[in-house]
Amino acid sequence: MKLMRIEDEIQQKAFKSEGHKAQINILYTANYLGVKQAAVFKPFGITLPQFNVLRILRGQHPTPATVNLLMERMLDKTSNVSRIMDKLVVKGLATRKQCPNDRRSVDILITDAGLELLKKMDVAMEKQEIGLNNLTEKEAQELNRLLDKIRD
Amino acid sequence: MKLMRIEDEIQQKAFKSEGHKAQINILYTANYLGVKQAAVFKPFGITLPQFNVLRILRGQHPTPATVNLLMERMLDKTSNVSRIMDKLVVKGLATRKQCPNDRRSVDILITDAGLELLKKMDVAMEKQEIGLNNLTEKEAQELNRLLDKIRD
DNA sequence: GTACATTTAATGTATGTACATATATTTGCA
DNA sequence: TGCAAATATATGTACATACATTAAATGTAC
Repeated sequence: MKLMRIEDEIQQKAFKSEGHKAQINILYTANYLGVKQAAVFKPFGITLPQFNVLRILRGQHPTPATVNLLMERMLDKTSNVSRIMDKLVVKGLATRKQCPNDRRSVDILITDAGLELLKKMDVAMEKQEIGLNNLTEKEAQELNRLLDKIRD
Repeated sequence: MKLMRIEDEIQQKAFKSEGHKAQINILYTANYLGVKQAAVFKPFGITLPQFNVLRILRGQHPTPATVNLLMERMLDKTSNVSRIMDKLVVKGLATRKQCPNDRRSVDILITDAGLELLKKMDVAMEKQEIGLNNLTEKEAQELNRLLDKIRD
């Protein structure tokens, strides 16, 4: 498969600037990666936000997390953790109960089923090599530097 | 404001590799840019997908477009153009009528109101300088090269 | 020219985001 | 103590994505 430059992919010839082109390119590439990632998740009946929440819960385990902590750690700061939790609880991958110290909070824990699911997914994702294999180590570093600089 | 590296932003220390880090970084940066862009759009009562459809319609104008053509040109290939069109028609920014040559298709046109809205938004977006101003021309070029390579 | 496949768009359902608001609990301060 | 402000989470609504299905029109093969 031939390398497709962004202007070929979206059939737009004229960008105002390289910066403008890069902006479109980032959105486009993020979507490309998201689609690839969703395909890996689908057999496990889980979505990317749900997976992210589960990973954070595993990181805390066996200490309970709160909605607040999950919100802070999520990539998408405005994602609605309450409703993502609804799904995880229904699937039996996490539990939610009122925190005894502060009854406004909820103690959230990953279940054994959740831990097992993550373990299976780890293996699957290793095999899938979802990483950015096309880039050399140096290129990946440079990409990270440039992306960090954009958000400065 | 200090430069925040991706590992600081999401409070995750250990990435498996630079490529893995770059992957998270792309998703994170895309979201960052999306939030900035949405803020620009909000005063005009329009969303990013709606804006993208309108721009394509302007590019075709006065030739009508079809749902198919819009799908092909959209950044997000799986976006549901039918329902985005619903919103644009309600707002009076585009029209939709059966194509006489092929009655399965619909001829979609941007209205004068749609053209005026885009003109106003062009001005606003120039002022906002939503582009990636932090990067030099060379850096933006390099970023585009790396992103294109990821999708190779 | 009828039967079957393909194309084009719309619709249904589950999930998630964005944003405002609501509800319960705790904290702080007069 | 009592009451307002702050905090933690949940809910409501509009919009969008992801994916499957449907419906109508058109193309094609016999």
